[in-house]
This record gives sequence, C-alpha cells and structure tokens, in this order.
Amino acid sequence: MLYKELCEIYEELEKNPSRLAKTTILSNFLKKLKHEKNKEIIYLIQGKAFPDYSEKEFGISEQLCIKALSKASGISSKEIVNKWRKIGDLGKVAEEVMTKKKQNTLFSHKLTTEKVLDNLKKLPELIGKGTVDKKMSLISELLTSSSGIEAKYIIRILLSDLRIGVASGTIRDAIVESCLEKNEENTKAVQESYDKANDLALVFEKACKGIGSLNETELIPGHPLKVMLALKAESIQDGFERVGKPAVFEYKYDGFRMLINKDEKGKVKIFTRRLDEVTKQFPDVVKYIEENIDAKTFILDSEAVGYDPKTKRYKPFQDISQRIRRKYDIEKLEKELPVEINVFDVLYYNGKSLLNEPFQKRTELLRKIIKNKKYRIQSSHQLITDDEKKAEEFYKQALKDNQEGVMIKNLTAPYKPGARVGYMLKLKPAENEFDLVITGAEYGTGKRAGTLSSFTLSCYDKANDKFLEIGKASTGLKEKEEEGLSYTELTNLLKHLITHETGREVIVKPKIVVRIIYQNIQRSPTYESGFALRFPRITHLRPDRTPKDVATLKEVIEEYKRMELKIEY
DNA sequence: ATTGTCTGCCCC
DNA sequence: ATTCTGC
DNA sequence: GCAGAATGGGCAGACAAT
Repeated sequence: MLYKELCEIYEELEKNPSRLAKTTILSNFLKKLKHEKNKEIIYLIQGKAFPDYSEKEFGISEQLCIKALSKASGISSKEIVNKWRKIGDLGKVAEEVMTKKKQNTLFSHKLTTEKVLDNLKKLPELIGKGTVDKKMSLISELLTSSSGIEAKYIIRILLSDLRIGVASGTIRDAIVESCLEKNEENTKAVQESYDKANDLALVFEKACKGIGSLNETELIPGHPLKVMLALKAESIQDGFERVGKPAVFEYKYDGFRMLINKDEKGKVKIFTRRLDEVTKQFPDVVKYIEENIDAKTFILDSEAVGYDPKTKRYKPFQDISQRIRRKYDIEKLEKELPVEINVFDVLYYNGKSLLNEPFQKRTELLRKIIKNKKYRIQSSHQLITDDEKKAEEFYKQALKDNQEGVMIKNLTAPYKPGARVGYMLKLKPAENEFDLVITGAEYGTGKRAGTLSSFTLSCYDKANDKFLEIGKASTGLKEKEEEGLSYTELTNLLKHLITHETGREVIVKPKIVVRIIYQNIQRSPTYESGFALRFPRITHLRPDRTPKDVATLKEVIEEYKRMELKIEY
C-alpha cells in the first residue's frame, strides 16, 4: 500500500473529533486492508510498528527527531526548535520544512507502508557504537522520500504519538464494523480476543474469519495480559454508592503492579502494567511464588511493596523504583531492597480463565491457594462489609500502616483487562498544600501549542534570600477561560515577566504566586532546593501573596520530616 | 575513564 | 501518576 | 462514564562527547 493512502486516513481522523465519525473512517479503511496481505498496517494506525506485547523500542524521541529533521531539511536544530515552540508539534514542523524542501527538488512518489514498516522495524535492532548515526540514516531515508504530510506522520510515529484521537477502543469498534455485524456480542468478542492476544493485527485477522475464530483466542498463562485499572472515589460513602453493598475493601499499596504467571511448563513469568517482562529483575519473587503457591498454572494480579530489611519498615515507591529496570547487580539489590508481594486477584487457575467469574469467587480462591508469609508473599489485607463505620476504621488503619489508602471493589464484577472501571475504586486521603512562586515555564505542545503549559515552582530560602526550584506543575489549570485559572490567563500574566528564552523554555521574574496541592514531598537530585513534590497540581492564583510570602525552604523541610515520621510505626 | 544527554507506548 | 474535555 | 490528550518526579541503561 502507498504510504500516502494511509496518511490521507490519518488526516481524515485528525480532522473529525467525533468517535463515531472516526469509527466509520477507520472501518472503511479496514475493509480495504482486508485484501492486503500485510495486516501489520494496523500497528501504524496505533502509532507503532509492533504489537502491544512487544518490548522492542525505537530509541528515538524528540531530540533525535529534531536532529533528523535538521539533517533532512538543512535547517538548523535551533530553528527547528523555534518552530516547535510556536507550532507545538514536531510532526507539523516536519510537514512545513519538508514541504519547502520538496519545492526545490524533484521527487517521485513511491513511499510504501512496507518501506516505512521495514525501516521502523530495523531501529530496535541497532545497538552499540554508531547506533545514533545509523538510526539517523534510516529516518533520513524515509523523510527525504516523503511529501510534507508523509513527513509529519513519520515523525509522529517515531514519537509514538499520532495525535489522531484514536486508541484501541475506536479500532475495536472499527474492526467490528468492517468485519462483522455491529452488535454487543461481536464487540465483546473482539474486545475479549484483544484482551488475551494484545495484538490488533492478529485480532483483525481473526475477525475477518468470523466470530468463531475470535472466540478461539485463549488466555494463556505466560503471555502478558493488560491489567484492570481503578477510578477515584471521593469518600467511603461515595465508594459504597458506586460499587454497592457489601463492598470489598483492600489496602492500596505504594509499590508497582505485578502480573505473575506460571505457565504449562511450570515457568514463572512476571509482567508490569505496560506488559514488560521483569522476571529477571525479581528472582526473589520467583522463589516466593514457587515455594508458596501450590497450583499447576495461574495468573495473579498483585502489588510489590518495598521494605527495609533491617527495620521491616515499608519504603516509599521512590526507593524501590531502582529495581524495576535493573540489569546489573540484581542479587545485591535483592538483598538491599526486598519486596513483599501483595496478591489481590487471580485471573487464571489450573487451566481455566477466571476473567468472567465474579470477584467474590476469585478472591476466595486466591485466599485458598496462597500460603501467607509476611515480607514475602501474601493475599492483600481485606475487609468485606456493608458498614460505613467499619470501612472507615479499615481505611484509617491502612493509613496508619503506611499505605496509600484503600481500594473499594464490587463483589460480583468480572476482571476487565486494560479497562478503567467503575467497580474498582481507589481512595486516598486529602492532600497537602503549598503556596509557591513561578520562576520559569515551558511552551506546550498539541492543543496547548503557543501557550505556556508547564510551570517551574520555587520556594523561598529566607536565610540566603533566594528562590529555590522545587518542581514543576502543569495540570489543574483549565483549558477554557470561563472555568477558572486557564493556561492562557497564566501565560498572559507571565509573558511580560520573561527574562530569558531558550528553546521552549523561559525564565520569569518571581512575581506570580500559585496554590499547589501535592501528595508527597520527595528528596530530589534535580531541583536546587533538594526536594520535589509528588503529583503536583495548580489550583488557583494567590494574588494576595507576594513572592516572599510563599512556602520557605525551612517549612518544606519541616513538612518533609513530618511525613517521614508518619512512616515510622 | 568519566561525564552528559537522551530515552522509556518506563515506573508511579 | 492527575486532570480536563468532548462525546 | 469513558476514552483521549495534556502534563508531573525519578530511576537505570545506552550512547555520545570529552
């Protein structure tokens, strides 16, 4: 297929915001794709070159795209970045500079989807010295034989960000429309096939053959499965209203998600939330599984939490994050930063999928098959109740035990891989606040192109009469002026305070004070204050405060210590 | 050999 | 992770 | 209510530059 044809579809999708319209455009395209041999083109619709479960990486992002664009167009990197600041989309910058270039050179239009896929697939294979240059050639080859529009999408796909408003849900609906009769049963069949396969090209091929083929897709232990995600609850009462009574309450642990598999051959495999395999990084966990779970095959959903091996004190996420991508010194880390596995669901057991079984059944089974061993592996701490007071106590206990909060679950619900569902909720305590002064900012991208969109925050170091950076915030502001403090309003306030501009970043005079809410204070290697905020959000302006009225470094340190103490128990 | 920059459908 | 928005 | 698109801190690893 000509790449140009695909790009026309991208353009159509980008233009039409309605999901129904997108589905129609896509399904018409898929009807054509049915007759193509290479169904991998569907990966290009997803903005990638491999199926979801693949761990292959391009190793290319913004900086290298800027370099590649500069090379292919002959325009300096600095100028490319300037355009990027104004346009907010490296894809569109590519379109502009390559269109100009094309006016001067003759070129025959022959770029095919196969060629694009070919070059993209070569990127992850390159390793060692000289890699970057080789990658640059592969990209340049594509860019120089591209029209402006084609260049736009070459760049966007390299950034894994197509910006066409299409994700798996829309593609699922389009597959149904193009291959099957549009009804609930068929949609469910496609979704469930995708949940198990994590490969849309494969699902599309099956859908072409009919619902029978889709329903043959099996859940196989040892193959990655997407995890189910939770929505936020406002309170215990809100939780009960949304999941019903009685409800299941479980501790919400501050660690990382682990999908633990034991396959037909008895091999244990561990996957993260994003389907990366991390078995090698956690030999300790493999051992716990082998020793404490007596079953032939299974898939478990769990959270790994770190603790201090001496004091047995639970550690915050930041401390164990070293383990997740580790390749070297794994044995050493295993001893220094042990993890405890808290299992909260079982999705497959001894040859049978449990995805459609009610949660009550799954959680009861789970408690039968795990031999609880504290600091190694255990079923997550749980309370099933219809009593708000008891639930409230359980929640308080979770916080006292140094956990993030509780999960609230419906007893009858199935397990929906990859979905954020209303019958699994998370509840965390109210957050902390600081007033901080804005000392810098960065121009945004996409829908926030041309306005400042990320704001550098500083506290005040009274002793040295200096402002010290303590992090950035970008969320919490409104897109529309009428709704509250908006990006444009804040941009206008900061505009005439700008003292320096480099690329997309600006430095501003410390004048504008904002109220920030955050979840935690962490030690920081990147900010000059030595601290950073976890999950910072801007709520509103504090025009009544002068820059020197903001939180002082001393106050930040005190607050940090106060939080540390809470961890001690 | 050391330091700096960049990347990650990263983890949260 | 959090948040906002359009559908 | 959901999906999509913006963006946060911080980590290890890989490669380039010095």
